[in-house]
Amino acid sequence: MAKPTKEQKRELIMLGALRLFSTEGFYTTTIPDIAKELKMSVGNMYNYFKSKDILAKEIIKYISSYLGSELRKINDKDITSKQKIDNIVKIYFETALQKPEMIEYFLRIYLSNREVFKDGCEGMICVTDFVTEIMIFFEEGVKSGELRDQDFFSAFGLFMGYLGGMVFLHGEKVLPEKLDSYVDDISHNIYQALKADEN
Amino acid sequence: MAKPTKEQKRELIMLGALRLFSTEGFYTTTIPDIAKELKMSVGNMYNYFKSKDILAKEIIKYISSYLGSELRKINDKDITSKQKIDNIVKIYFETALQKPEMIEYFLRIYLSNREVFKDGCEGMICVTDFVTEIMIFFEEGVKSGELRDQDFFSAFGLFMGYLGGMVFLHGEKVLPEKLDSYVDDISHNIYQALKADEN
Amino acid sequence: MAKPTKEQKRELIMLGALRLFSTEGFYTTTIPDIAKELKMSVGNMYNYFKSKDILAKEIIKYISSYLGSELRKINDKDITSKQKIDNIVKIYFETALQKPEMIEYFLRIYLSNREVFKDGCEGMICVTDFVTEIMIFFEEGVKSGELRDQDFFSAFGLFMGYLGGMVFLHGEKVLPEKLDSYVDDISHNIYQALKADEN
Amino acid sequence: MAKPTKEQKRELIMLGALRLFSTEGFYTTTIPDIAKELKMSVGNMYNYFKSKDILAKEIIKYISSYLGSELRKINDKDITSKQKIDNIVKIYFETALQKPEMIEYFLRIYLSNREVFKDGCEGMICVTDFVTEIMIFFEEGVKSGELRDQDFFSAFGLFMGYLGGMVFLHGEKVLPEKLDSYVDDISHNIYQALKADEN
DNA sequence: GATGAATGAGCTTTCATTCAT
DNA sequence: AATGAATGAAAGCTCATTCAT
Repeated sequence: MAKPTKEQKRELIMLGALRLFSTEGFYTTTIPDIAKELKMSVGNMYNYFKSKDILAKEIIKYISSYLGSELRKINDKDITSKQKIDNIVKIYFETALQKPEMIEYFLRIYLSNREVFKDGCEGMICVTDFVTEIMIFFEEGVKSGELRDQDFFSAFGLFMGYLGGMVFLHGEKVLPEKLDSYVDDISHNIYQALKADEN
Repeated sequence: MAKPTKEQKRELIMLGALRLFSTEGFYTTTIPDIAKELKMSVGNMYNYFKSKDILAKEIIKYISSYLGSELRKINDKDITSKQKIDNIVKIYFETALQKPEMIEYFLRIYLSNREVFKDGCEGMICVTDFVTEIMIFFEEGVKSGELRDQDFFSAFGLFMGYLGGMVFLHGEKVLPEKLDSYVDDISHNIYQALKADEN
Repeated sequence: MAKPTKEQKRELIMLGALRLFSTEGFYTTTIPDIAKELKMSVGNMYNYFKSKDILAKEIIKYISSYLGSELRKINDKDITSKQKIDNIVKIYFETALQKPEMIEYFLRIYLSNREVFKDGCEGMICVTDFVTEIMIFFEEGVKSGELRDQDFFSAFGLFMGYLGGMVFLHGEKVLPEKLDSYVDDISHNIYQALKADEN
Repeated sequence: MAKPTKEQKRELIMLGALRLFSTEGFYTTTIPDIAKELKMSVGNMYNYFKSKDILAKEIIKYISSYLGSELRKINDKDITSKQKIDNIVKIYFETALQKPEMIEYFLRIYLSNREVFKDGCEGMICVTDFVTEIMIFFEEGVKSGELRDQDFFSAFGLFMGYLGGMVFLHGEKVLPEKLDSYVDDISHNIYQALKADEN
């Protein structure tokens, strides 16, 4: 196996740290923990990321970029907004099941540890890739007349809060059914909430 | 002024700690910080709460009990489910504005630091007071035929995720409007999502 | 033996740290070293001094105050400037022999580690007690006509540089004679340098 | 431009390290800092100097040799001791102003970090070039009858301590006048201190 | 000679918790 | 109930030095 480039190694570190942060928490995961996970020395970690905080910020950008590109594929499809909602819910839950670290990191690390992301991720600047795609989805739906023209954040909060809430409940193991069995209900609820008023 | 009872002092400590945890974070708030806030000694704090984790768990129970009693008042009213949704959204946002620590604690401390609440607050047992009232609201709406009969968690996730998401966006200062100006939009969205199918 | 007050304990710590810093160097003395010397825990050290740098600054103030009070006694005597020079040289060398840490700290720690004393000890503000007494000695000598009226710093540099240099040579063990055997020569040299021109 | 020889490269490294050590301190300057300053790799640095300590020792020898050769020029002149004192003070201050790193290194790095120079620079063996010239100056002055015959170190301490002290005060920015404006005062003071007794 | 990733010991500092008073 | 000094494990981070390439 070829020696990874510095950039590839950075990504490996981010993935390892992502896994630990999302399962163990930011403050309860130590740099030695991460180093051990990656079978490298503590000192060498710092050749790739200057501090624990910087590592955390790079990870959220990485996730935002990944999720944004998934959403972009959906936005590029020639389908109705209703179908897009269905697609987005599906891909979100699929990600939550197959790469649970990503969604968990988003919900539990990024959204909750304000002090960590304060400098450098103000507002939503570390998650623009992702937010932008939701915005595009929404605005196109409004333009085509399929979605009601309401404040974007009101729609965004519904979308993200709802999906995040469900994944959270899933993570808490309080859902009686499997996560993906909720897709239809939820898509329906979201569509009902966002669709244009019937004449 | 009379010397507070032990129980009253416990409540004072919880309120002080709640304020600090929700504004500064759980791990970035130290026991000495809390002691100073309450003008008492570190050692004496431990006469009231045996550990920092236990304090955190007592606080979430306290909040759940408070919010539950607010919801109970709404549930007891003789109004439609649509009106109840409106009432709930209002009281939630009102709390977020007037006692922001409570909602912040719920969103940022309780939901995010799994490792802290793992032992003793599994599932939703530290927030039953609150969840129960949402459940009562929902089941009564279904029984009366006003709300569609769907999986409770699908509805609960919508409600809580949506409201939480909006308060989060508010906290991030990305909302262009004042939080309470979203009440109508959101209530409408939620009602559209939950109401029984027409005809 | 009675339990020392917090202030007395601070002084004990300063004396222990002074000894270690001056013999081992600032950067080569660690906080654990100091704690061990004082038979206390590392953590408790920080209950007395918030940082290693602050400890270093408090020590130089302590030394300046000590040496200043010794000089004050000489200044208060009703003797000639020539005799005062003799007294100062004596007390300086005596201190260098009996409390060598103090002079060593002054020369090797305070004067050399600018980055440590930069914030909080700018100019000579942490050694004013000491400098002030030298200034008083000099100005009184000038006023009485016994010393030549020259720039104070030119005289101060002579005094302090000369004495410091000798103690340094002593510390390097390159002096063929015992330190105190130089007192007369040096006092003479200083007096020759500072005395008013004959006419 | 021709590729520098190994010896020339060693000198370049010493000059770069000298600059950093004297402005930033020995312990606060890292090998990577020096490597970056010289636009070479860390590993390659070690092809020229086996350790940081060895580098520090080579630098003081280099400085001693440089200053020694400057003094030699003065010693070789056919002038009085009084004039030589004047010349030495001038060249010392001139160096302090034009190559401040050298004097700073001497005062703050070499004289203060005993532990670094302990092995290999005991006594004055790394600064003999310089000390020897001062010794020659002094002994010739005594032989010619112009200077009083006193212990060499008593005279040496005066000379070096005084000049070092003035440069130190200059570095601390507490001197009200420019450094070179003190030349006459200081030369005069030194001459008064060293000259043979009148009679 | 040259590179810079890698090592790992060791540093300063923090903090939940205990305990003598 | 109350105090706050004391503990000590562990955290984040640094850096002289090595070594494979």
